[in-house]
Amino acid sequence: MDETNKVPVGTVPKLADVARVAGVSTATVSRCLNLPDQVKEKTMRKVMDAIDSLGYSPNYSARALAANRTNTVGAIIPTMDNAIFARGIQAFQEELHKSGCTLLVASSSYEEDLEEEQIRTLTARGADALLLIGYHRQPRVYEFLKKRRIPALVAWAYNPDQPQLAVGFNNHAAMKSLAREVLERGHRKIACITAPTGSNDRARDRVLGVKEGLRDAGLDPDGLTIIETNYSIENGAQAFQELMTLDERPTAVMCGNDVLAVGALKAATEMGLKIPDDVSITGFDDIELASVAPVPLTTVHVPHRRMGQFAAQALIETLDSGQTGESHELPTNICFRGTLAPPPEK
Amino acid sequence: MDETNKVPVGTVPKLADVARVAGVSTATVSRCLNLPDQVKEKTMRKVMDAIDSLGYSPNYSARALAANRTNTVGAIIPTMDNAIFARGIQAFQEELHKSGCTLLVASSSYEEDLEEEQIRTLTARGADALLLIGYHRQPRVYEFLKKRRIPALVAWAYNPDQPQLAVGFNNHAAMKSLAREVLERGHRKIACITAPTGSNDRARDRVLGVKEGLRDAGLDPDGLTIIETNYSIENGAQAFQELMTLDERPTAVMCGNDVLAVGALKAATEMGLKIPDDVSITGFDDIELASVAPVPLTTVHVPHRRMGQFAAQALIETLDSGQTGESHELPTNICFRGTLAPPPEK
DNA sequence: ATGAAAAATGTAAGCGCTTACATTTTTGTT
DNA sequence: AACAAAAATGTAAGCGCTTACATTTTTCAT
Repeated sequence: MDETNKVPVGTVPKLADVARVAGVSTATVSRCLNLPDQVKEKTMRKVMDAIDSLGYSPNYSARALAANRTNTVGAIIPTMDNAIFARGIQAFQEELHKSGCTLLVASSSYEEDLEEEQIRTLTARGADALLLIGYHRQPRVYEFLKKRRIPALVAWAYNPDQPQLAVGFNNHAAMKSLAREVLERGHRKIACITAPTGSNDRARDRVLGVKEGLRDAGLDPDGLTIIETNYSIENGAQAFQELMTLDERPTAVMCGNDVLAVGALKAATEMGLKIPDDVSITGFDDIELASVAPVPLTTVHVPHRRMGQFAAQALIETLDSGQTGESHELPTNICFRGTLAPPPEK
Repeated sequence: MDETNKVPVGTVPKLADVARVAGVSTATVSRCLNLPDQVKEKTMRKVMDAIDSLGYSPNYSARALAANRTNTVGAIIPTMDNAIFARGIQAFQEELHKSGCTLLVASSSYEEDLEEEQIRTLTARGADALLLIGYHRQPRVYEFLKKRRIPALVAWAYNPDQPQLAVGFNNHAAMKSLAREVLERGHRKIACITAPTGSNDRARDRVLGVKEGLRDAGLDPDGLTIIETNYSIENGAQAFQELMTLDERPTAVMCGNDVLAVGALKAATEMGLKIPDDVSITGFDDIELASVAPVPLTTVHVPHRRMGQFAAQALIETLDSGQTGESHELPTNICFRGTLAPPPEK
C-alpha cells in the first residue's frame, strides 16, 4: 500500500502535509498561497483540495520568520476605554483589513514608560508598522524605531513643525478658536479642566491654545485656572465642583475632552447651576455623549473615523512603496450646541 | 585584533549577536531571557549588558516557532465602536498584561462569516487562546478550535446548557426580570427594538426574555412588536418613531441596548413625548451614556470590566493548567432611573 | 517535428529562536 | 585534597515556512 500521501493524524497539518497529499513540492504549495498566478490551474486545484481536506492553515510565525514580514500593524493607544480611540481604531482596523493586514492593539494607560515597553513588544512581535498617539515620547524611542526601520505614524495630533509622519488635527489651533468664541461672548474668567499634561501633548496643546487665545485678547494667560485630572466623568464633576468653590469663580469652564465636560455638566446640575445661563462649559472630541447630554455640549468636532482610515492608508502606502507617505491634517470644527452663552450679568 | 565579539552594524541584532558579545552560547542567552534562575548572576550581568549595548529584543516569530507558543491571546469582538466591548476588552487586556500576554484584537462587524475568518486568522497567527463574544457560531468553528486545541472562552453570555467555557451573564434572565418590572407597572402594549437576532444570541436571548415575561404574565408573546435594526443612536431613534406611528402604540419600548434606548429617548424628545409619562423606555448594558442621558435611563447593569478581568483569568488558568477552567456567571442588576413608569391613564 | 524561450515545478538552504542532551564548572562532603 | 552530585553552560537539531536557483514541462515559431 502506498504510504506517500498518508498524513499524521491528531496533529496540526503543515505545509509539507499539504504538499504530500497534493503530490507536489512544498514550494508549489507556498506559491499557491502567495503567488497564485505562478501556478497552473490544475495544480492549484489539487493543492486547494488538499488544503480543504486537511483543514490546513499556515503558521504565521513560520511565515513571518521566513519572509521577514508579518502583515501586522501595531497600534498603541492610551486606552480603549474612550470612545474616540475605540472609534478611530475601529475604522483603522477596517481599513487595514481591506489590505490583508491584521491589527495588534496594546494600550499604555496614558503612561509613558508603559508605552515604550509596548512599542518594543509590538516591534518584537513583528509589527511591520506602528500607529502611535500624539508626538510626545523619548527621543530614544524614535531612534529605536528608525534603527529598526519600522514606519511609525503619529495620529490624533498634527504639528507641521514635527518631522514624523502624522495624520491628525491641530489641537492647539482648534482649542484656540474655541477659546476665541468663549472670549467673544464676553467671558473673562475662564478655567480649564484637562488631563495631566506631562506626557500628553494633545492635552498640553489644548491648554496652550486657550492661553494663546487669552493672550490675543489682551488677557494674562498665567491667570488661567487649570485643574489636571484623569479623564472620567467623575473626575470632571469633582474638578468642576472645586472650580465653583473658588473665590474668583470662573464663568466659563473649558474642558480637555467631552468626558470631563459631561462630568462638569453633571456636577453643575447637582449644584443647581443652570447651564449655560450661570456657567458655560465646553468639550472636545464630539463623541456621542456630547450630543445626547442633558444640555447638548458645545464642543470641537474631530473626525475620528476618517482619521483612522487615513492613518491606515498612509501606513499601507508607506509599507508598499518603501518611502514615507505624506502627513495629513484633518479639519476640526466647532459644534455650537447648548452649553456656551455669554456670562451672567453680575 | 580579536574579531570574535564584533557584530554586524546596520542590522537588527539577533540572539547570536548577543551571545557573541557576551562571550557565551546562544542557549545561555536564551535561558537568561526565559529561565533566569538557571543562570549565574555574573553570566546574567554579562548577557544583560550585551543586550543593552546592542539594543537587542527577541524576535517573537522565531520564538513562537521554536517554542510553539506565542503568549498571545486573540479576541474577536463585534466592534470596538461600542463602549461595552471597548471597556470589557480594555480590562481584559490589562489583566492579560499582568501575566505577560499580549492581546490581538480583531473585529467581526457582527458578521458571522467574517468572525469565522478572523478566528482562522488569529489561530494562524498563533493565538494561544481566543476570546469570543456569545455562543452562536457554526459547529465547524468549534470543531476547528477543538482540533487545534485552542482554548476558547465565550464572554458576554452565560448559558448553563452550553458546554463551552464561558464568563458572562444570563441575557435571557436579565431581560426577563426587566420585563417583569415593566409588566408589574401595568404595561400591556410592549415593543422591542433589538439588534438583528439572526447570528446574535445575546440579542435573541434578550428578546426571548421579554417574551417569556409576557407569557408568565398571561399575555401572548407573539403579540410583541419587534423592530430589528443595527445598534446606533440614529437607528434607535428611527425605530422609535416607527413604533409611535403604529395603530396600537406601545406604552413601553424595551431596547436591546443603551445605544438604541438613547436613540429612542432622543426621538421621543423630538416628537414632543414626555418620558416616562407618555412612554417608558428601557435599555441594557448601563454604559455611561445611560446615566447622563437627558432622562437617566432605566437599564440592566452589566459588569463589563469585571467580565473582562474574569475572562482573562479563566483563560490564563486554562493555559497554565492545561485543563479547561470554570465557567463563571456574573450577576446583573436593574438600575432604576428615570425612564420607567406606569403607562399613562387613557 | 524541432528547438529555444517561457512557464511551471522542484530542491534545499536558511529565517532566529528553543531545548534535549552532552559537557564543563562549582559545590559540598568526606 | 578528592570525589560525587548539582549547577551552569555549550552543542546542535529542529520549529514551518519562503525563495534563490536548478530542473522539468509546456508553448510556440519555424
